[in-house]
Amino acid sequence: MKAVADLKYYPNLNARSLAGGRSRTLGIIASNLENPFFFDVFRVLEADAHAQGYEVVAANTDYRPEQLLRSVKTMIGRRVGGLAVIVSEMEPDLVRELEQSGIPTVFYDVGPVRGQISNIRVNYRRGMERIVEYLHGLGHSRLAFIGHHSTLGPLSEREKAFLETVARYPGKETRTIADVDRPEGGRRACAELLDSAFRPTAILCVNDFMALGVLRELRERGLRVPQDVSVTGFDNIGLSEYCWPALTTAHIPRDRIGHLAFESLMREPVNGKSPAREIVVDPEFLVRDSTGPASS
Amino acid sequence: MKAVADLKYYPNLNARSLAGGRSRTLGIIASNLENPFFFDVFRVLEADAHAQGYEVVAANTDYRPEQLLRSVKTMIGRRVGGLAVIVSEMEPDLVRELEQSGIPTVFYDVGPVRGQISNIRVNYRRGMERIVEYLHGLGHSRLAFIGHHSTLGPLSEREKAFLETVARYPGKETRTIADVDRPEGGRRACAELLDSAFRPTAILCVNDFMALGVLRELRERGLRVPQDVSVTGFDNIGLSEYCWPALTTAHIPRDRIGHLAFESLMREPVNGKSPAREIVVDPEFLVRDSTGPASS
DNA sequence: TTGAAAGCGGTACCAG
DNA sequence: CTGGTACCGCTTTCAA
Repeated sequence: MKAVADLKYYPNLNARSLAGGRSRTLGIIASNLENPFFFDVFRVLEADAHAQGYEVVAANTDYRPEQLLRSVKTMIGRRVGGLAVIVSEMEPDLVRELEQSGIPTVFYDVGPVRGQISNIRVNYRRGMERIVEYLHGLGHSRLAFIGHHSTLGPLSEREKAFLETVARYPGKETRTIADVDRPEGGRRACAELLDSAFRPTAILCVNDFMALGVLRELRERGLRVPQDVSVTGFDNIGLSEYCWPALTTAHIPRDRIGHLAFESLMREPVNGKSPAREIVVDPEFLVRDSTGPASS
Repeated sequence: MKAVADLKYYPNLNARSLAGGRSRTLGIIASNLENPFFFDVFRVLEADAHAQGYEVVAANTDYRPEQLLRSVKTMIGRRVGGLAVIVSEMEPDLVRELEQSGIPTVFYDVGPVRGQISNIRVNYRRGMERIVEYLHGLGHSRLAFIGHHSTLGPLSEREKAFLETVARYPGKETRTIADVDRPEGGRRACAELLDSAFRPTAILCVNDFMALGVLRELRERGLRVPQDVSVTGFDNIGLSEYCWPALTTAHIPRDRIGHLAFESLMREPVNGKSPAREIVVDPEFLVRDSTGPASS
């Protein structure tokens, strides 16, 4: 040990993984680590991993399917000991590849449960129901939904959750629009929305991160929140309390998701078959200052 | 190639790195990836790396020296092809270890230039001078500096830059205070400041991320920005335009830093000695809405 | 307990 | 160009 310190010996991790077969490194692939939602999950997963002597390497896909593909390939190439895939975009092929690879995997919000693949999903629909119900009670009739590209489109759970929920209340007008998952995207989407003929009484954002941009665009146009327009987010990222006005949103327990993800990856296969499972977490509705009675 | 696809063959990257000696993976260690400043640098570095067929693994230190140590060890263990260390905390031992390791390294804002170690630094002092000068012109006399723990303390360049610059203008009162590098930290520091006897006419924050929290605390106490108190940030992160009011700040060209870091790591050693270098980038002062004439 | 030897899955260099 | 072989540095197994 003295020699180890003296000679500055650093075991070659590549050789170690090669020889040992396993890798004591976990992988996490996220759509957008810039969005605090993903980062918070990453942070918790990493903390848990470190506590158990694992390292974790993160990869960002930027919502680009080809980047997802590349990241998955790299992770498999690295022979990571487990892989958490926290993304919105997903291709069925990948699920199969991952399954074949034999790497313990956990998905968030996408993909089926099978083989050694677990799935953690949030009951987005339930959160959306709370939001729409609340807005309905406030007298809102024209609702706009701002999402990012992968939450809008034919196969999107989230857009469907919004549309179907609203459909239960007769007499509502709706509009949906998408841009990139950044404040800037929210701002642009909001601008486009307001430049159209549609006059929303409330704007529901797919997440808090984009809502930040919506708030700004509204402010610049002299529209007051919530007097003129109400705004809601989703996720309850830390920043949602640091913007103005503070966002009404739905809390998603990211720390719980991080813990669950880690735990899923650590489960040892029993009798050769691994204990994949599906976990559903419920969001919690939070009223703050960005919502109020409908104005018109 | 047909077979490769059919059999789902994924070359073992560990074996490849072991055999090849080099790693086609770059490492980046940052103090706080949650702070968009660091993330933006990471993003650019990663994009450049991908364009050249490199992967990059990121590690977060949370400003904890022991975590820095761990990350460096892991990176050396992985035998990364290059390492960018974008942190505030630094221990001289590490510089030496890294130097011995033979890994091309680039530091940001810390450490000396020597061996194969390059250094990119931002002229923080110059930015601070602009800010203080501007505030002085507006009649501010009581200046508070809010930083995070590693920017305050005996060996901090940044605190010194603030103090020494202010000292040039007679009759100014100052106060410095630190908390964690998050909006929440900025908020707490601001609260503590206002609970003291000191009544700042302007609050200078070490970065925009913390300034976000300062803005909120001020708002909750009914203090108007900039009418009652002026606030400045540093970095010009995207969010600095999405808060309210928009922050007066100093722009640090993070994309340039990312490109420079990548480029430094890619330089081939010439005649056995590697071309380490030092690069200084200048911040650019940006006036927005969070600053105005002193009130009292 | 200690030491020697056989891989792990590639790369690189050699002769054919 | 093709095929063969010697490692890369560590883990694991098996003898001694």
